[in-house]
Amino acid sequence: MRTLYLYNTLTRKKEPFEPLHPPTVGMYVCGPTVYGEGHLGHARPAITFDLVFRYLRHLGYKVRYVRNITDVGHLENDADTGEDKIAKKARLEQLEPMEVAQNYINSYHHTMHQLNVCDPSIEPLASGHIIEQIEMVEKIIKNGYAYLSQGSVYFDVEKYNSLHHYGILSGRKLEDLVANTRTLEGQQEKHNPADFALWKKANPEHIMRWKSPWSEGFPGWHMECSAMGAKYLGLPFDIHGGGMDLKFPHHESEIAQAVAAENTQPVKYWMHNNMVTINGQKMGKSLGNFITLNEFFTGKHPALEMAYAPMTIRFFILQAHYRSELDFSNEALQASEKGMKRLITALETLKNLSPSETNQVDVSSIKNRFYEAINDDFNTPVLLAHMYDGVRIINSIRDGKTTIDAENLGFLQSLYDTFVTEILGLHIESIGSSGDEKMLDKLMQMVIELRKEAREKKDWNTSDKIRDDLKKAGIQIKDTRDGAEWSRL
RNA sequence: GGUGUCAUGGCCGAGCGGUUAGGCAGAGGUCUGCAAAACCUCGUACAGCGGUUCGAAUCCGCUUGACACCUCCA
Repeated sequence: MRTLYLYNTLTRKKEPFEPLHPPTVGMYVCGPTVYGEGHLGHARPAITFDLVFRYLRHLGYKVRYVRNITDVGHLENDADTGEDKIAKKARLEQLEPMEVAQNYINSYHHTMHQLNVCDPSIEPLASGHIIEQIEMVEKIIKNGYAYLSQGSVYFDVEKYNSLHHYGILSGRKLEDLVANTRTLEGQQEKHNPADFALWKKANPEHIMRWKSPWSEGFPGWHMECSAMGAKYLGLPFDIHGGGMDLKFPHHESEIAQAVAAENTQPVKYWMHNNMVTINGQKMGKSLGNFITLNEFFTGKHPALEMAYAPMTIRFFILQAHYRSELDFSNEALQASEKGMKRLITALETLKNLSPSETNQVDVSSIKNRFYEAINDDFNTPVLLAHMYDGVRIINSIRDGKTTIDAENLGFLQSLYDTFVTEILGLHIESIGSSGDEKMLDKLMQMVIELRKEAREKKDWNTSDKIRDDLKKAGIQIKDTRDGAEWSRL
């Protein structure tokens, strides 16, 4: 097994992964802002970093995975008042802000579980870490990188840039930034248009507000991740992940805040997943072109030709490299579903294979190719391609055209099990072993037996009626050489 | 305008100088009472124009087109 290489946005190249404090690994990923239903775009980072989490654990690391929930502090762009996103939604729905957040948090969790995304080790709320954020702002002020202006605290980007490089992550220059800044509320309070808020004084109508040394208000856009990352992982920590759209200004500012407060680069490896697009355009909240995950699962959206199972969505995302754009289409999703089914079918075949005395399968070379692919910056498309090559071998063994001995068969079985279930996190529900499933299988064996008797008497009417009626009930009968099998449609 | 990324066969999607990516669709076949499913075989693509090289999808330049970020966004 070779070294894991991952692409570091900060250095713009693939680097061998060497944790700061082996065998532990600290990973922080930007989670959702809970003011709306989770959509396909949210599934991408969740699944991408779920894969990272799973694989690092597979490699034997003890991983602390922190994925925050943003429930305060982000400004609404179309609202002149600069009011809090959560607060605005709350007013619209006549609910408590915390109630809105809780509602979407629950929904997000449910959806993530359906996608078989592991729970992070810690899932901190921004609203639960106001004190930590205030303390960090105080440090930044004390170190001379921030100033107070009419109750709000702003980060002094120019000052920072004179000593460090503001733009180190996104490749920007301060001069370029200054020239292009929109006018927004509070702009006149800033010394420099590129400065950003660390603490914002709340307007009177603002519902979500906390006391601070400077004013009653709320923390700035980028404070929560800096504060919570530092609190739970310590600075510096190993991996910080998130969507590419967060590179600037969010992650850039996180770096600046950490350097200003603690005089250290906060993160060793920055990882960014690319966007999901629809008709070539980013699927996003603000563009209003998003399809929620629940809509995918139920098929209830005009753009969807059918419902797509959570595992289909997961497989679809895994079929593209995380740093490539991924374009949504019904055709692509259906292709994923069929492809995944073929893989799962082969997995079932693999379980029931019988060994020979001789062996023609080089399992260790298959294994090497699997690891080579995933070690190359989590190249899941290539990994899946290798897995399909293995499918052909598995089928060939079943057909008696290739032989495998008991030892190699065992290796192959555990290799596929490890990669499919443990690393890729594909959950094979249809063969679940719950009580209901077992009962259903016994029932089906009985029905199949009855049908077999009918077929032996060449009673095709009965035989076909059973098959057709089962189909109406959502069960597919397949007549194979070794007798009939059933599966859900 | 600035900073980046990308253009691959009908669709999706790898590829990082020389050998088959892979999946879906399509075609042919095996199996079968019929059907469905499953399995096997098959495509020779790389935006355009130059250049470097024995050799380029892969490196360099130009052109065209697309996308992301620069404003909350995964």
